Amino acid sequence: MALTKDKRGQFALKDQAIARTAKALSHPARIEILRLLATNGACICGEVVEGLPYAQSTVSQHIKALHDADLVIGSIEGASSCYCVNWVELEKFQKEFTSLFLKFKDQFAKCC
Amino acid sequence: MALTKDKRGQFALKDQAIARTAKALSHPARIEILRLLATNGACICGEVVEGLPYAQSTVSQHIKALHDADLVIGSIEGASSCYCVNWVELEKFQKEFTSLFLKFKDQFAKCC
DNA sequence: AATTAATATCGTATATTTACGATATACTAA
DNA sequence: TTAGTATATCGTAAATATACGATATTAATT
Repeated sequence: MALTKDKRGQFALKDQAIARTAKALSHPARIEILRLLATNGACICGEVVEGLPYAQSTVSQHIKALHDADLVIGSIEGASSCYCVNWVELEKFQKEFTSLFLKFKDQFAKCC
Repeated sequence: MALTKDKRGQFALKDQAIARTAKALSHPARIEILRLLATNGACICGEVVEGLPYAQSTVSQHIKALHDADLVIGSIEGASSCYCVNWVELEKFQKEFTSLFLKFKDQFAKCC
């Protein structure tokens, strides 16, 4: 980013939030992790590693990214761990994005 | 990525598509560009540059990212250009993500 | 207490993204 | 034809993401 500051902070908080969540969703491995957590009724741990074509450390890193974005909740619990999809946060994104999209769609008649 | 290949190609095409679109949406400047295009009834050009805290080349780069992801259509037209939101593609993402989200939500009862 | 198992974190290399200024391109206007 | 304007692309530096192996951590088991 050059000499060079990240200017993300200059945008509306809502846009920052949408972008932040979209970023967490921007790798297919993380989509797959969410699906694994959901279809297993959540609360998985090392099964995620077996379900993905990555080393354990890489999977842990991807889970951390989802956790940092609040799309996954839970943490270590003894020798294993307990994670699950934070559907409240996912729903927030889904609704905010849908409402943004609907605004875009309203403008379509004037489009090129 | 190490020695080290990008393994994105190993995932389901639908997941790759969701991740790809999410990536295009993962910077607030690009959300703002979509909003500017939409609220101006699309077909803008250099107004986008004035609406953003970036150099012209940077804005052009962000528009290209949106264009590559098919979220924006149009191109140069004489001295200026004509871009607009591709709401068909946006709608596809919105629907696919919503359906994914609904599946996640169904599993919530079993969650931790 | 020592071993095992599950997970996170560290260190690292490489790839990609972000941002800029400079330049190229291509149309418009003079 | 020349000058001006709008936009894209190039070159580049710095930041961030991706992926791995090695190691640390912590609880359960022996």
